[in-house]
Amino acid sequence: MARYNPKDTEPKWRAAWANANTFLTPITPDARPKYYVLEMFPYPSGRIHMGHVRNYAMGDVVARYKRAQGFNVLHPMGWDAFGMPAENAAMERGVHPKGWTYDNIAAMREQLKALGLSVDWSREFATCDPDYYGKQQAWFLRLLKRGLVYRKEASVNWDPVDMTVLANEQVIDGKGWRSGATVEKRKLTQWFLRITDYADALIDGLKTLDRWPEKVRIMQENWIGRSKGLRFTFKFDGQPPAGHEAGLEVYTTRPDTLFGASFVGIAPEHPLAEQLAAADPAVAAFVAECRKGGTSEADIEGAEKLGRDTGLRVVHPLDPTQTLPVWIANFILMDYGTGAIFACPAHDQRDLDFARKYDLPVLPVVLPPGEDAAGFQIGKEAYVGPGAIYNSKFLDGLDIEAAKSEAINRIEAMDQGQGATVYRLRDWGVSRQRYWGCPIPVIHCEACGPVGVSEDQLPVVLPDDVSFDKPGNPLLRHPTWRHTTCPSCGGKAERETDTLDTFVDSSWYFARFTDPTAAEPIDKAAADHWMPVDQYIGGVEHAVLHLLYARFITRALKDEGLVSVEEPFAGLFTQGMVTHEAYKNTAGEWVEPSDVVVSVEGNARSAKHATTGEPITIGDVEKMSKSKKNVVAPEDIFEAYGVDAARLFVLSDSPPERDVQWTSSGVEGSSRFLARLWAEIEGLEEGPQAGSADPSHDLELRRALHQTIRDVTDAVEGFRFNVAVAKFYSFLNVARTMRTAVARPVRQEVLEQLVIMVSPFTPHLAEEAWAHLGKAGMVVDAPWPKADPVLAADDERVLPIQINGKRRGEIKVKAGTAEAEVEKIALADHNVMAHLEGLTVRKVIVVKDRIVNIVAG
RNA sequence: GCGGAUGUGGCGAAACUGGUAGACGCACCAGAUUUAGGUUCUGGCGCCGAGAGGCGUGGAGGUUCGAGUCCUCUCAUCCGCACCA
Repeated sequence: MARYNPKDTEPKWRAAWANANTFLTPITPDARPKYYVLEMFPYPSGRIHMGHVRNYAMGDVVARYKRAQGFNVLHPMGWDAFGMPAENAAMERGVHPKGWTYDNIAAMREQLKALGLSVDWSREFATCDPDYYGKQQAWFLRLLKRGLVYRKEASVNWDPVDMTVLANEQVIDGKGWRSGATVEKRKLTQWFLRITDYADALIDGLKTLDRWPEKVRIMQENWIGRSKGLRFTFKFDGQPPAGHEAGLEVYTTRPDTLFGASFVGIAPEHPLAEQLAAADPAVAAFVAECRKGGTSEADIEGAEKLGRDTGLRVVHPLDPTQTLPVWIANFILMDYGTGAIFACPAHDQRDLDFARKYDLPVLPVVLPPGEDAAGFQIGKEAYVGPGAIYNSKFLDGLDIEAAKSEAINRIEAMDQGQGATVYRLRDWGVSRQRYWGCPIPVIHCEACGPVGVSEDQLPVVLPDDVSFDKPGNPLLRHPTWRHTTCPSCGGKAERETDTLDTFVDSSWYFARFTDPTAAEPIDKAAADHWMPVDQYIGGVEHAVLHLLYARFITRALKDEGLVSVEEPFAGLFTQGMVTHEAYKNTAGEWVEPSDVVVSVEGNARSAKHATTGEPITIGDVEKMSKSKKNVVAPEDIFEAYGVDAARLFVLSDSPPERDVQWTSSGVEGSSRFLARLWAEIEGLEEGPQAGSADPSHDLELRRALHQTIRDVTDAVEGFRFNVAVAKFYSFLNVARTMRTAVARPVRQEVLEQLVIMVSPFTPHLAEEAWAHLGKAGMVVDAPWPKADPVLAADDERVLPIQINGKRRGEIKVKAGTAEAEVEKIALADHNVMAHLEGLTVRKVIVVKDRIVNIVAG
């Protein structure tokens, strides 16, 4: 009997699936209910890593399981193929981004195919295919006509290393998300998508996403950051500064505290501040001082509140006898609200810090419950809790909410402002000064301004003849590409040389998959049938960026009539990373796992270098990364253990949403399981062949099988793949111990069912086993087994007996035995009687089929 | 600071609506097979204790016949956001 050899069988079954077109999902759907499974498509970096293996293994389990459950499954694959690394490769190695990208795709396609995924490769596309980005240009132009795309000069986040603009979402701690370089502010004319038009819809839509992780919904809600308040204007006291005759507009969420106002603050970048700075060098120096503070965490945390009195005064809108000073303050953000505030130090910590520093008045106007109006004072902490309004004329006595409404009503009646909702979210800047991206299909005409390319001229194709010898955008220095004629007047004009942010590419690919060759960007009938994606799987790192953009674009395309759904992803699962121990040598250099030998003594582990023998320090378990050299290459694992063992291991051990630590002993364990399962199938001829001496053994094995079917089905449905795997192991242990006690037909029957259940996890071995068991067809087409609840139920129960909450024995009873009967048996048990000696039984609690607890004293 | 999550053996982890804590795997220990190593097989394996027994789910309280699970407080670690008016 030979050990199972994946090297022979795995390629054979992949070929068999391909030849039978097993995973082809015809464009015309059939009568089965649909199920759309999608993993976030990969960036073609060159080779797959263990994170990919885990991600696609999970998706494949879902896809194959749903298929076995009778669904018509759509499970496509493509490539998020535009982006900076291709240009970096071009600059570093002199290759063309296009060639580099398609070479990488070819290599990674082979690696992914080697995983044995149930993917419909006929629908494959890359976002850098002109066929794809041409359709993207088509809908971009339709959104342009709708007014959802616009151009404006804006202060943008400029990444000085990648030499391009970044969206807010792409700036992390003041650094570029990809380059890690500190981001600068620059003024540039840019294309924007009006995502803020959808701010409410995007927040409210989160409530419908009940199959999304709570965490991701909260992150998106916070990112959009909706707040309700009042926008109103302060009139200047005396002569207003030139250009500000209308007054100074501020935004507040606490109009109820208006009577506690002690000053008005404006951001250093506020137009009024800039105007004053232009006229007064001292103000200019102060504004410059404010700018110096960095945007890093440490800077903000330690940032001292800085302010400067402008000398200007404004009139309190609700009490004309009162005037307030106008300060420039460094803690006020220009890009939130109006860049100006009124400060109520008693009830806002930042305002309080500022007021204390500059000795400005602090007047409490919210009285906490139980406090005395005469005695209540504000110390170092602003009071932000509930209470009754006081010191506030006509607002006195109201609670906070009532006072807010009343204040808004008064201001609105005076026509000095109105209730307003403000968002943290800002419009999405999509212009990138890059070559390797989707060209923005717009032509700039001196006479007509920016004009959309006419639809029959699409796609606007990237030119191939570009050079990367200089930094910056090669499209800008291409000799001919940009020169064209205006679609509107026919005069000389120039093409837009900016390309679209690659997050645009990934904001609709899932809809294109439903019919990737459609003439329209999205085939309505196909999308209506398949959308939304029933189960989307990917990393949490996209919780805001990609997942928010995709939700926005889907809604925009819905309003344009291209799709019918509002939400693209009905179910979302965010999987954990694959981690590994990191190793360092005595010189403090990272060492690759393959060069390290770990030995164990008792509970202590130590390591040395495999060839030099020098001591190695075992470091933390961290995400696999090239810089720490703690990477295990999937292809090495496939070579050593087979694809099935690698797939099984990344799904074992840890819950899918948590990180899983890669260990070589772990994958060996998975490999051992496969060998044992195979041995069991090959060893069917062992044990009784027909008819068992004791049919109760047959029943016992069948019972274990049906309990396993029940438990595995529940686990897969609940995305608890690690539990499903544990149930396989358990059942195989039972089957192995009962091998010689159970007749062959029954063993054959239970193994067939087991093989169907493991097939989503280890599909190659499952096919080989299916064939070996003499079954017709392929296991991939076998229906998922159904647990028989009668069979799965134990007919005998072992009930623990507790005395005063401590376990003192157990009794065996038939399932369903009445409580009174159980009590009698329990009290008659000699173990129990021994423990009860000298005690009086006060009460007996019997939980049917579970437990007996005797209270005695 | 705000928001969220997680703390269970040497390790990764199981545990349905409160009902035998530690399934399953790894590591380890003993034995068998093997010329040997590896493989494979059998058994053991929370901690203390010779045993009876006692103690055990980050910590402290509480509710309950009974708490990993419910409540209050608290500590630690991780993730997200970060002067958002």
